Parts: sequence; C-alpha cells; structure tokens
Amino acid sequence: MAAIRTARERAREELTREIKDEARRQLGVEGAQQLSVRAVARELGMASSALYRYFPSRDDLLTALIMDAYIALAESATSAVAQAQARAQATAGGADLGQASPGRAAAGRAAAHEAAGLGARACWRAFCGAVRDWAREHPHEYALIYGTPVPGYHAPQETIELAVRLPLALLDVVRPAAGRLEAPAGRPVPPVYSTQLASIAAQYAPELPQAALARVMVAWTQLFGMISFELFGHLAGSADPADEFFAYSVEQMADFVGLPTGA
Amino acid sequence: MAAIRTARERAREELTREIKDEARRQLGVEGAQQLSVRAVARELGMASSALYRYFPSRDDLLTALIMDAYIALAESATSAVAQAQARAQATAGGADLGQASPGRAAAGRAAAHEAAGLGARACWRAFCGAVRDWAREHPHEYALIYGTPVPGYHAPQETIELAVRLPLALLDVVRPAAGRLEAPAGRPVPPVYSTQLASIAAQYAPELPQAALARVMVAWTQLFGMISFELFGHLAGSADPADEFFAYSVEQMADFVGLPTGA
DNA sequence: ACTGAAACGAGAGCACTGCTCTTGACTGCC
DNA sequence: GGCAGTCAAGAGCAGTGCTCTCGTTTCAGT
Repeated sequence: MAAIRTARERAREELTREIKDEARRQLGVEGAQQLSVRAVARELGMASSALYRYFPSRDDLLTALIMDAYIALAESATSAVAQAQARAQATAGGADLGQASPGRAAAGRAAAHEAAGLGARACWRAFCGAVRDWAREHPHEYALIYGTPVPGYHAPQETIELAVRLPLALLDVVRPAAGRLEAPAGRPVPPVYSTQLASIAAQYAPELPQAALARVMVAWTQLFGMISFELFGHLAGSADPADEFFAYSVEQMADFVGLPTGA
Repeated sequence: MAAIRTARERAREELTREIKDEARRQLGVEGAQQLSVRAVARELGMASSALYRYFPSRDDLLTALIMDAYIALAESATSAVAQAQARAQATAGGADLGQASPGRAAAGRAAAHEAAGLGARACWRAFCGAVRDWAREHPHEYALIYGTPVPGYHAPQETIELAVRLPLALLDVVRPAAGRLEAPAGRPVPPVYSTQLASIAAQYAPELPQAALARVMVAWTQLFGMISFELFGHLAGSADPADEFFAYSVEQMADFVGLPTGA
C-alpha cells in the first residue's frame, strides 16, 4: 500500500527506520541513559542537527523505540501462544489447522477463541516463557518499557494503547478456560477494587468470574516482578540461574489461577 | 563512639552527609538521571571539583544513595513488623513487651522469634504495607534500587549485603509460622531450583519446608511486581488507585503461602 | 614547636551532551 | 521555469562529568 510516493517521502521513511535501528543498536549496547543523538547521527554519517528533522527531541526518539518495543513484545507473546495453541490442537486430534502457520498474532487470538480453552495451560506457559525470553534477548528494551520511567516523561495515549496489548493477550489465554477454573472461592473483593475489576471484565472478559480476574492480576504482576528481578540482578544470591525458578513459579501461578492441569 | 576525632575528620563526615542530603533532595525532585554533580555542588556553594574529593565519581555518589536507600527501606519494614508484633502480643494477653517500643530493628527480629508466630499474618500485612508505603514516599529512591540498574554499574558486595536484609526480614515474618502453614503440598520442585532453595533454607530458615520457601519466593517477587507497576504507571487503566488491589493481593499471597488466617 | 606530608577548595580546561539558529542547496508542484 | 517547502550542515549556547594544577590549611612525627 502507498507504494506511489515521492522519492522524498520514501527517503524520509527509510531514514527514519535507519535512525531507529541505529538507536536500538546503541540502546542494546549501553542502555537508554547512554543513548546519544549525536552518536546516532555520527554513526549514520550525518549531522546531529539533521536528525532533529526526523525526531524533534531525544525523548521522541525514545518514545518511538518504546512503542516498537511494546509491539515487538506483544507480537512475540501472541505468536508463541498461537504456536502452543496449534500444537495442542494437533495432538488433541482436531488438527484442522496445521502447526506450520506460526506467524500472525490475530490468527492466534482467533484460534484461542475457537478451541474453547484446549491446552490453556500450555498457552499460559508459552505466554510467560515468551515474555521472559523476549526480555532476556532485549534487556534494554524491556527496561525501557517496564523499568524506571524516564524522568518527566509522560506516556502519550498511543503508547498506553500499545501497552495494553500484552495483558489482553494474557486474558485471551485464560478466557477459554473460564468455565473450568479449579480455584477456591477466595475472600470477598473490596468495593473499589471490585468496580475496577468489573470495568475490566465488562470490556475484555465478561465470562471470567471476578475472583479469577483478581487472581490473574496477581499472576500478571508476579510475572513481571520475577522477570525484572532476574534482569536487574535481584536474584543474585538466591535463584541466580532462574530457568527452573521461573518455570516452577509459572506453574505455581497457573495452579493459583486455577488452570486445568492437563497438557 | 569515636568522638575523639580531628576537626578535619568531623568536617569531612558532616560535609559528606550534606552532599548526600542535597543529592537525595535533587533525586526526589527529578530522578536519578537528572542528578548532577555540578548542581549539587552549586547548591552547597562549593566548586564541583571539590565534591570529587568526597565521592570519586557520580556513580559513587549514587552508590552511597543506593546503600542508604536499602538501609532505610529495611529499617522501615522491620520496624513496622515489630510494631505489628507488639500489637499482636498486647491483644493476645501476653503483654510482657509494651507496644511503646517500636524502634529498633534487631528487637523486632528477636521478638518475632520469641512469640513463635503469633500474628504472623498481621506481620505479613505490616511488612508488605511498609514496603509499599516507603516506595510511594520515596519513589525515586525505590527506582534507584528496584528499577532499571544504571548502565555499566555493577553492585559492589557491600550493596548486595544490604539488599538481602529485606528478604531476610520477610523470612523472619514467615518462619515463626513454619509449623502451621496451611498450604497444599504442591508439585515437586525441579533439581536445580531445589538446591538453590536448600541453600537459602540452610542459611536462613532451616525449619521452613522447601515448598513453603518456593511459595515465599513467588510472593516476594509478586510484591515488587505490584509495587513497581503501581509506581511506574502500569496500573493506569486497571487498578489505578491501587490501595485495595494491593491490600487484597497481599492477603491473597498470605493465603498462597499458607499463613494462618487468624488476626 | 617545627616541618613535611597529606588533605583540601577553587578555578581552568577538555570532551562530550541536547538543542537552536542560520545558511545554502535541493526537490517537487503549479 | 520559478518558487515554496524540505533538507543537511555548521556554528554556537548552555550544560554535563571529570581531570589537573595551584595555593592554602590541617595533621602527625620528631
């Protein structure tokens, strides 16, 4: 689409991408704090002032990287879930969808709906594992979106719309199993939190009991506490090679949420 | 102690403290990224070069603030636990320790031992609440120790010795209830994680079953996932006033660990 | 009490940063 | 073909972390 453009527009788009690529490269080497507009321009063989025609400020460049990171992480997680979903369907016999289509995210969400929770636990594992893997492969980009926010930086609306994709993908994993959650009733939810949960449920998961949603919230925050601790070095003295700690905790949280223990 | 010192030593100590105070003030205003050696020196009416006689580099100044933050947070949590412990003992009748001694941390740890888990759940609440309160009162200092690590900064040994104080305080809360944990057996712990847990247990909590320790690890990471999400704005669309979400989740994790539901 | 050494504060200076403004060259539409 | 809009480049500003030097002050050993 839009292949008919002026040479100037195409050049601008390409250069914008090159700037982001180079900035992402520098980000991976030294972190966000050391990302320098001048260094990016230098590496690209252009004057630093020219770069300001593409990104009005350093923060805008960072914002672009943040948005890309949100997209990449959500894409990684949803495609991992889709793969797990396809595998589960294949082994379950109803293999109308070959496992050779791992790609698209939207397909994964649709498939999760259709199969009505077949292999929800496998999808849960895939989701959590994919988030952790992406975080370990792109630690600085993870830090950009889930670490300390840059000072004085207020996320624009577009950013938080991208940020919400990942929790929605997690809800997509849990929703199909909504009818078969094996969790104890639990304690009554206090009023304010109850209305907050009701608002979420109304928008995104009407069939999910409120207590289950509250448990997903706990698991959701636990996942990122765990990953952040691993990446930021807070597991040094305890669970330093964190693979088994992570896998075991993911399983514990699946139990906690009440996901059926089947394959 | 050590009141007999030269005037130079006393001046150095005092100026060191003033530098840290001013740096902490600037940290609270704009965050670690904006902390400037020159600005600190300017505010103190001295040349920036003079400040380098007290802290060899900006990172060393940050390290000092990090260590102070670890100490302050652990102090805050342990004293809150001690207060809760005292209250529980007072209401239980065995009021040999008046509730008017909230101060010292060591006293709190000792008291937690003696009472053999009386009101462990109240202590759990106090611990989690104190950590959250401190984080909300000192967001930038919290970000300093639990947010994105500064690039190229490798924590010196002294720092991680301070960092371990807080999880040990949490173990002090759980340990007295070790015999009365009401949690299901759970799944078998994989080998590597098992040895990691055994190493922790051997050092700090021999009487705690391994499964219980694994559950504490989950709760421990969940707590910081929750606090980081709140402070860093990731609860914006969901549980934005996070008070009830936090309190409810803390209670859920107490259930998860198996703490008795008594007062 | 005197002296040499260590510590100290101040200032200049280096290399770097984000960002702005001006200048001149180029592109693409009318 | 002209002309408005876009572009890259350079100079420059105010700020940064940090180093070096230069006098001064303070402490400790004799």
